[in-house]
Amino acid sequence: MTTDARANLDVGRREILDAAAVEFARSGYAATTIDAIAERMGATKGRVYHYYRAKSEIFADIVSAGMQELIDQIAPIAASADVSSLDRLWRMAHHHAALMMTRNSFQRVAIQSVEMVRQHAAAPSLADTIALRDTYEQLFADVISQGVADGYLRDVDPRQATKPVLGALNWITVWYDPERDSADGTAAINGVADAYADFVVNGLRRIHS
Amino acid sequence: MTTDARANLDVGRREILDAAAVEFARSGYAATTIDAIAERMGATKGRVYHYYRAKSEIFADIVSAGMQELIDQIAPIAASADVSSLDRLWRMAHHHAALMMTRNSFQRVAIQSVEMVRQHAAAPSLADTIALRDTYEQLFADVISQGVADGYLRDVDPRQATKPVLGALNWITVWYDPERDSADGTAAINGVADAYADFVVNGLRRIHS
DNA sequence: GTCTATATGTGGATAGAC
DNA sequence: GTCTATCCACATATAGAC
Repeated sequence: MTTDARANLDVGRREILDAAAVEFARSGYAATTIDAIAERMGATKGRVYHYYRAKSEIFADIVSAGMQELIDQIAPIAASADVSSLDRLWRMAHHHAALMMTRNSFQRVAIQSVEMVRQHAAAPSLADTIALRDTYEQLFADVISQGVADGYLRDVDPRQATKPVLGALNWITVWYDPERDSADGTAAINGVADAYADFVVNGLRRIHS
Repeated sequence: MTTDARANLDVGRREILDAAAVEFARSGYAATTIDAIAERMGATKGRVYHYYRAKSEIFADIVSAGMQELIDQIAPIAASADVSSLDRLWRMAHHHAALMMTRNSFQRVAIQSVEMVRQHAAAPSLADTIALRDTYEQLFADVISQGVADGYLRDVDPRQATKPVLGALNWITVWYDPERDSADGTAAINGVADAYADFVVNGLRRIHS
């Protein structure tokens, strides 16, 4: 395959992923039809099946892209050496919250995949994404671990503590409606992210009384 | 209809709800078949359709039961006059967390319904449950409002503040596996509920620094 | 590379025997 | 009241024309 052919393949696939992410996010995996994805692209089934062999592969690629997006953007924050562990945790939470809104479709699908993996049912090509999610959660666990060591946070189990933290943040995808709340703009998104970052950091913080 | 006939109807339905809750919780609405529900009961489709006209009605009844269970058990805690607003919030969170584990099937289905309502897709008979959920969230909003007035909590918007609180707690249904974690017993469930109640209350608490 | 058929499987719902 | 048998709609995936 030439470089050009591969590039064309990627372009064709990306268009499908963008359309499918919106449909999956809106209707869930089972209720989303290939016809609906094609219609959103202004095409028909034939085009979709030219680039993808199966619906499950489209879904898996969206989940993978969503998780990679999280890792790529949060890992640098987790690694910033000149910022305290407490502030790093706050900034990680803030940016994660913002991504739940600005990249709502892909992130909603990534959340749906958690359920699908749990239901060992339709989780054939989702195997790779489990490792990605584990890597991502470890970024938070490591910073929380450091926060405990630094005396900022209560003496919690780092790995357990990521659950309520990411649970609260991921829940944004449940109530956030990109169409209804699109008028809000970046200022409102930033305000919500502020409130959530405050909430999860304070939730783990050592109490001075 | 005689009183006996009504009682028999209820018994027949309850058996279906219990079996269906497990299946819906495990596989989701779309992926759950009436055959699977019947098989879990040691019966066939015919029995299910004798008591229910449609799959969607079974689902709606489970959601309704799950929500009612929450309201019935948390409302008294919210109303206990001799307990401080801060402690009431802690106890509400603690009991909510415990129910996510002890009544995992019904509560998982109730959570799934949030997505289904959002996806205006298959939400015909789910209309009633929206009001139940709103009532329930208001229990938390009222106590949070009181906690702000009492000076225990930061000056948050009570209705907005319920989102990260219930988000963190509801997320328990995502990772909790009743089969794998059944050996844990009530002690472990209580420990998890403690950690979650601490987390969400501290998340809103006024900082003394 | 994109389209229009179409083959095929599955599952909700119903009919009617017992 | 519970079963078996069946209808029928829908959606994934494929075949083949253009």
